[in-house]
Amino acid sequence: MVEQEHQNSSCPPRPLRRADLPVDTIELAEYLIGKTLIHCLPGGMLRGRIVETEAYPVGDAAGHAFPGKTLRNSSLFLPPGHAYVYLVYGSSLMLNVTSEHRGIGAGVLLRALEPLQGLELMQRLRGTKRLLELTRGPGRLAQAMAIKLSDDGHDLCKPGRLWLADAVGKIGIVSQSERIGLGRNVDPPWRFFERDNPYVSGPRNFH
DNA sequence: AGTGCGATTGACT
DNA sequence: GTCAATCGCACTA
Repeated sequence: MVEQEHQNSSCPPRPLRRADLPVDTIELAEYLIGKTLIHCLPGGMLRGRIVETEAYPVGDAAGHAFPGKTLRNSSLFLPPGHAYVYLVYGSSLMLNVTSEHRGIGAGVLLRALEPLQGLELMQRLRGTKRLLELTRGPGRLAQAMAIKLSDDGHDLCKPGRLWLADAVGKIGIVSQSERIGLGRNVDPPWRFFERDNPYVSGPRNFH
Protein backbone atom coordinates (compact mmCIF):
# COMPACT_ATOMS: atom_id res chain seq x y z
CA MET A 1 0.00 0.00 0.00
CA VAL A 2 1.19 3.50 -0.70
CA GLU A 3 2.21 5.53 2.31
CA GLN A 4 1.28 8.77 0.63
CA GLU A 5 -2.46 8.65 0.84
CA HIS A 6 -2.85 12.31 1.62
CA GLN A 7 -0.72 15.31 0.84
CA ASN A 8 -0.89 16.46 4.43
CA SER A 9 0.37 13.35 6.11
CA SER A 10 3.40 12.85 3.89
CA CYS A 11 5.07 16.24 3.50
CA PRO A 12 5.46 18.48 6.52
CA PRO A 13 3.83 21.91 6.21
CA ARG A 14 6.14 24.55 4.82
CA PRO A 15 6.06 27.87 6.65
CA LEU A 16 5.11 31.04 4.82
CA ARG A 17 8.24 33.10 4.34
CA ARG A 18 8.00 36.73 5.25
CA ALA A 19 9.65 37.68 1.96
CA ASP A 20 6.89 35.87 0.05
CA LEU A 21 4.04 37.76 1.71
CA PRO A 22 2.55 40.49 -0.48
CA VAL A 23 3.40 43.80 1.12
CA ASP A 24 0.07 45.32 0.16
CA THR A 25 -2.61 44.60 2.77
CA ILE A 26 -5.41 43.88 0.32
CA GLU A 27 -3.20 41.57 -1.71
CA LEU A 28 -2.18 39.79 1.47
CA ALA A 29 -5.81 39.24 2.41
CA GLU A 30 -6.40 37.45 -0.88
CA TYR A 31 -3.06 35.63 -0.70
CA LEU A 32 -3.90 34.10 2.66
CA ILE A 33 -6.99 32.29 1.34
CA GLY A 34 -6.18 28.59 1.23
CA LYS A 35 -3.09 28.95 3.43
CA THR A 36 -2.98 27.18 6.77
CA LEU A 37 -2.69 28.20 10.39
CA ILE A 38 -0.95 25.82 12.78
CA HIS A 39 -0.86 25.82 16.56
CA CYS A 40 1.21 23.14 18.27
CA LEU A 41 0.06 22.54 21.82
CA PRO A 42 1.04 20.00 24.47
CA GLY A 43 -2.34 18.40 23.83
CA GLY A 44 -1.78 18.06 20.10
CA MET A 45 -1.64 20.01 16.88
CA LEU A 46 -4.40 22.32 15.71
CA ARG A 47 -4.49 23.07 12.02
CA GLY A 48 -6.95 24.91 9.83
CA ARG A 49 -7.22 26.23 6.30
CA ILE A 50 -7.96 29.93 5.93
CA VAL A 51 -11.18 30.46 3.96
CA GLU A 52 -12.18 34.05 4.86
CA THR A 53 -10.16 37.23 5.51
CA GLU A 54 -10.62 40.98 5.72
CA ALA A 55 -8.07 43.66 4.87
CA TYR A 56 -7.61 46.74 7.05
CA PRO A 57 -5.13 48.70 4.93
CA VAL A 58 -3.22 51.92 5.54
CA GLY A 59 -5.47 54.94 5.88
CA ASP A 60 -8.61 52.89 6.49
CA ALA A 61 -10.77 54.72 9.02
CA ALA A 62 -12.11 51.38 10.26
CA GLY A 63 -8.62 50.08 10.99
CA HIS A 64 -7.42 50.04 14.56
CA ALA A 65 -4.22 51.79 13.59
CA PHE A 66 -6.06 54.75 12.08
CA PRO A 67 -6.15 56.95 15.21
CA GLY A 68 -2.44 56.32 15.74
CA LYS A 69 -0.25 53.93 17.65
CA THR A 70 -1.43 53.02 21.13
CA LEU A 71 -0.55 50.30 23.59
CA ARG A 72 -3.42 48.17 22.34
CA ASN A 73 -2.70 48.32 18.62
CA SER A 74 1.09 48.50 18.72
CA SER A 75 1.51 44.99 17.28
CA LEU A 76 -0.12 46.19 14.05
CA PHE A 77 3.05 48.21 13.49
CA LEU A 78 5.34 45.17 13.63
CA PRO A 79 6.95 43.81 10.45
CA PRO A 80 4.62 41.76 8.22
CA GLY A 81 3.63 38.28 9.29
CA HIS A 82 3.14 38.99 12.97
CA ALA A 83 0.02 38.38 15.04
CA TYR A 84 -2.17 41.23 16.21
CA VAL A 85 -4.61 39.82 18.77
CA TYR A 86 -7.22 41.84 20.58
CA LEU A 87 -10.45 41.44 22.50
CA VAL A 88 -13.82 42.76 21.35
CA TYR A 89 -17.20 42.70 23.02
CA GLY A 90 -15.56 41.54 26.20
CA SER A 91 -15.41 37.96 25.07
CA SER A 92 -14.14 37.43 21.53
CA LEU A 93 -10.49 37.41 20.53
CA MET A 94 -9.59 38.41 16.98
CA LEU A 95 -6.46 37.23 15.17
CA ASN A 96 -4.87 39.43 12.52
CA VAL A 97 -1.76 39.05 10.36
CA THR A 98 0.27 42.23 10.08
CA SER A 99 1.06 43.62 6.64
CA GLU A 100 3.05 46.38 4.95
CA HIS A 101 6.32 47.35 6.65
CA ARG A 102 7.61 47.78 10.18
CA GLY A 103 6.20 50.99 11.56
CA ILE A 104 3.10 50.89 9.31
CA GLY A 105 -0.12 49.93 11.08
CA ALA A 106 -2.12 47.59 8.86
CA GLY A 107 -3.22 43.99 8.84
CA VAL A 108 -5.55 41.21 7.76
CA LEU A 109 -8.24 39.76 10.01
CA LEU A 110 -8.65 35.99 9.83
CA ARG A 111 -12.41 35.43 9.86
CA ALA A 112 -12.87 31.73 9.22
CA LEU A 113 -11.00 28.46 8.88
CA GLU A 114 -11.77 25.04 7.55
CA PRO A 115 -10.70 22.68 10.37
CA LEU A 116 -8.05 20.20 9.21
CA GLN A 117 -6.44 18.68 12.26
CA GLY A 118 -7.06 18.51 16.00
CA LEU A 119 -10.82 18.58 15.62
CA GLU A 120 -11.46 16.89 18.95
CA LEU A 121 -9.38 19.46 20.79
CA MET A 122 -11.15 22.23 18.89
CA GLN A 123 -14.47 20.76 19.97
CA ARG A 124 -13.35 20.83 23.59
CA LEU A 125 -12.04 24.38 23.31
CA ARG A 126 -15.28 25.52 21.67
CA GLY A 127 -17.67 23.56 23.81
CA THR A 128 -19.53 22.14 20.83
CA LYS A 129 -19.28 19.13 18.59
CA ARG A 130 -20.81 20.86 15.59
CA LEU A 131 -18.10 21.18 12.96
CA LEU A 132 -19.59 24.26 11.35
CA GLU A 133 -19.51 26.13 14.66
CA LEU A 134 -15.86 25.42 15.39
CA THR A 135 -14.05 27.99 13.28
CA ARG A 136 -16.72 29.93 11.37
CA GLY A 137 -16.35 33.51 12.54
CA PRO A 138 -13.29 35.34 13.88
CA GLY A 139 -14.02 34.84 17.57
CA ARG A 140 -14.79 31.16 17.10
CA LEU A 141 -11.63 30.75 15.02
CA ALA A 142 -9.50 32.19 17.79
CA GLN A 143 -11.15 30.07 20.45
CA ALA A 144 -10.87 26.85 18.44
CA MET A 145 -7.20 27.55 17.70
CA ALA A 146 -6.50 28.26 21.38
CA ILE A 147 -5.36 31.80 20.61
CA LYS A 148 -4.69 33.88 23.69
CA LEU A 149 -4.21 37.59 24.21
CA SER A 150 -0.60 36.76 25.03
CA ASP A 151 -0.14 35.66 21.41
CA ASP A 152 -0.30 39.34 20.47
CA GLY A 153 2.93 40.22 18.67
CA HIS A 154 3.88 36.60 17.94
CA ASP A 155 5.90 35.98 14.77
CA LEU A 156 3.70 33.83 12.52
CA CYS A 157 6.49 33.21 10.01
CA LYS A 158 8.59 31.31 12.54
CA PRO A 159 7.65 27.63 12.51
CA GLY A 160 7.35 26.28 16.01
CA ARG A 161 4.35 26.88 18.20
CA LEU A 162 1.99 29.17 16.26
CA TRP A 163 2.63 29.85 12.61
CA LEU A 164 1.34 30.14 9.07
CA ALA A 165 2.03 27.47 6.46
CA ASP A 166 1.49 26.93 2.78
CA ALA A 167 -1.78 26.17 1.08
CA VAL A 168 -3.60 22.86 1.28
CA GLY A 169 -5.93 21.59 -1.40
CA LYS A 170 -7.27 23.26 -4.47
CA ILE A 171 -8.28 26.86 -3.89
CA GLY A 172 -11.81 27.46 -5.12
CA ILE A 173 -13.30 30.60 -6.52
CA VAL A 174 -12.34 33.54 -4.30
CA SER A 175 -15.05 36.16 -3.99
CA GLN A 176 -15.04 39.63 -2.46
CA SER A 177 -17.56 41.62 -0.53
CA GLU A 178 -17.86 44.47 1.93
CA ARG A 179 -16.44 43.74 5.33
CA ILE A 180 -18.64 42.51 8.16
CA GLY A 181 -19.55 44.16 11.43
CA LEU A 182 -18.49 47.71 10.68
CA GLY A 183 -21.16 50.20 11.51
CA ARG A 184 -20.63 52.04 8.29
CA ASN A 185 -22.91 52.26 5.34
CA VAL A 186 -20.38 52.09 2.56
CA ASP A 187 -17.35 49.87 2.63
CA PRO A 188 -14.89 48.80 -0.04
CA PRO A 189 -14.84 45.09 -1.02
CA TRP A 190 -12.00 44.19 1.29
CA ARG A 191 -13.42 40.87 2.51
CA PHE A 192 -12.16 37.78 0.69
CA PHE A 193 -13.64 34.31 0.94
CA GLU A 194 -13.69 30.98 -0.81
CA ARG A 195 -17.11 31.20 -2.37
CA ASP A 196 -18.33 27.65 -2.02
CA ASN A 197 -16.72 26.79 1.29
CA PRO A 198 -19.28 25.99 4.01
CA TYR A 199 -17.00 27.32 6.75
CA VAL A 200 -17.26 30.89 5.47
CA SER A 201 -19.14 33.15 7.89
CA GLY A 202 -21.76 35.64 6.88
CA PRO A 203 -23.20 36.38 3.43
CA ARG A 204 -21.76 34.79 0.31
CA ASN A 205 -22.93 37.37 -2.18
CA PHE A 206 -20.11 37.93 -4.55
CA HIS A 207 -18.81 40.54 -6.94
C1' DA B 1 -12.68 58.30 38.07
C1' DG B 2 -16.47 57.84 34.90
C1' DT B 3 -18.36 56.89 30.36
C1' DG B 4 -19.29 54.79 25.82
C1' DC B 5 -18.42 51.47 22.58
C1' DG B 6 -17.00 47.71 19.65
C1' DA B 7 -13.46 43.94 13.16
C1' DT B 8 -19.11 39.03 17.97
C1' DT B 9 -21.44 35.35 19.75
C1' DG B 10 -25.06 32.54 21.67
C1' DA B 11 -29.59 32.36 23.25
C1' DC B 12 -34.05 33.10 22.24
C1' DT B 13 -38.99 34.68 19.65
C1' DG C 1 -35.09 36.84 12.33
C1' DT C 2 -33.97 39.81 17.12
C1' DC C 3 -31.17 41.06 21.15
C1' DA C 4 -28.23 41.52 25.15
C1' DA C 5 -23.93 39.92 27.56
C1' DT C 6 -19.38 41.53 28.57
C1' DC C 7 -14.89 44.15 29.56
C1' DG C 8 -10.60 46.35 28.02
C1' DC C 9 -9.53 50.41 25.98
C1' DA C 10 -9.61 55.25 24.61
C1' DC C 11 -11.32 59.45 25.73
C1' DT C 12 -13.20 63.25 28.73
C1' DA C 13 -13.12 65.83 33.20
